Amino acid sequence: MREKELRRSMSVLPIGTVMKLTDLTARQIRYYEQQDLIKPLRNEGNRRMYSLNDVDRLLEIKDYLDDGLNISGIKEVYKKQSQLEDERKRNLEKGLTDSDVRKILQDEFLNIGGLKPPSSSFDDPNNLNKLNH
Amino acid sequence: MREKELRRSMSVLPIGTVMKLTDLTARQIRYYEQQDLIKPLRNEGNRRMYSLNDVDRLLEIKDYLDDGLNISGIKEVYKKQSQLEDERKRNLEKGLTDSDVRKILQDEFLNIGGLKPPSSSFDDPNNLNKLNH
DNA sequence: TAGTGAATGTTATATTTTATGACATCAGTT
DNA sequence: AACTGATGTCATAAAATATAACATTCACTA
Repeated sequence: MREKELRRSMSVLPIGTVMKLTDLTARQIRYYEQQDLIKPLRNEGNRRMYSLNDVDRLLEIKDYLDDGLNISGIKEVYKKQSQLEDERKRNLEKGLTDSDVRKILQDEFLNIGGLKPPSSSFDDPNNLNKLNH
Repeated sequence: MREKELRRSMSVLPIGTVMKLTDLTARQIRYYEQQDLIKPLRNEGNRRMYSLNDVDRLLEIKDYLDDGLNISGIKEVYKKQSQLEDERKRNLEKGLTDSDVRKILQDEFLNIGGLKPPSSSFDDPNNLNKLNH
């Protein structure tokens, strides 16, 4: 499903839509960007344009904040996450099978710990209901 | 996949995004709406908000126009289409199996004919590339 | 307790985007 | 040539967004 990933990464949503989908204020969304938690693209007129992946991440951020993490903590989580992803890529390039990699990743998770996977986005129909009145 | 359909029908895209995704001008998009080919919702500020389904339909409309149909013809196509959908629903309500309905629909298509299924949307990477510069 | 900082609210100003309506153009038809 | 359908273009008004500054709230702590 390469196609699907493409669509999820397309920057097509203005901040107003993202506000409704996430129930965050523009202030919050811009602040999280300033803290390097998200990096929306800009259109020709300098307006921020968000992808569905951005929305997912914002919902994650909300969950983490609700869980008592602060911005620094969330940044740390994402740093670890991308470290793991990088290592996975390196392993795949070295010719390891996918299930090999899965085993390695499991070990890493066990050793590091504390990386609760946040609840997946779009679980909550409320976010949908808030659209268009 | 009820969830997916929900997302595809959510009105989240402003007209500027739709212009890029479809390579249509705002004038064209509003004109097709005026001709009742699409019915985007409006947000609190009266701005048109489009769904991915709307984008699909606009790409269909473009294909039909390229094929030489005029607006009236396209309207006719969609009228037939919704008639078929209605009949399908009625049949399902009457307790027919899904495969029964499929057979009936096949017959109908054969009898009516000329209803070329338009190329599915998002086939063309060009539409994606036009986003954000 | 006063002070500090993180997260967010609020307000003002400038720019961009969109809506609407009118008039113009252009190709195809009669 | 006149007519029509589809689209372009322009003017005007309103809505949405960007940016920056200042305010507030709350938890923590010296």
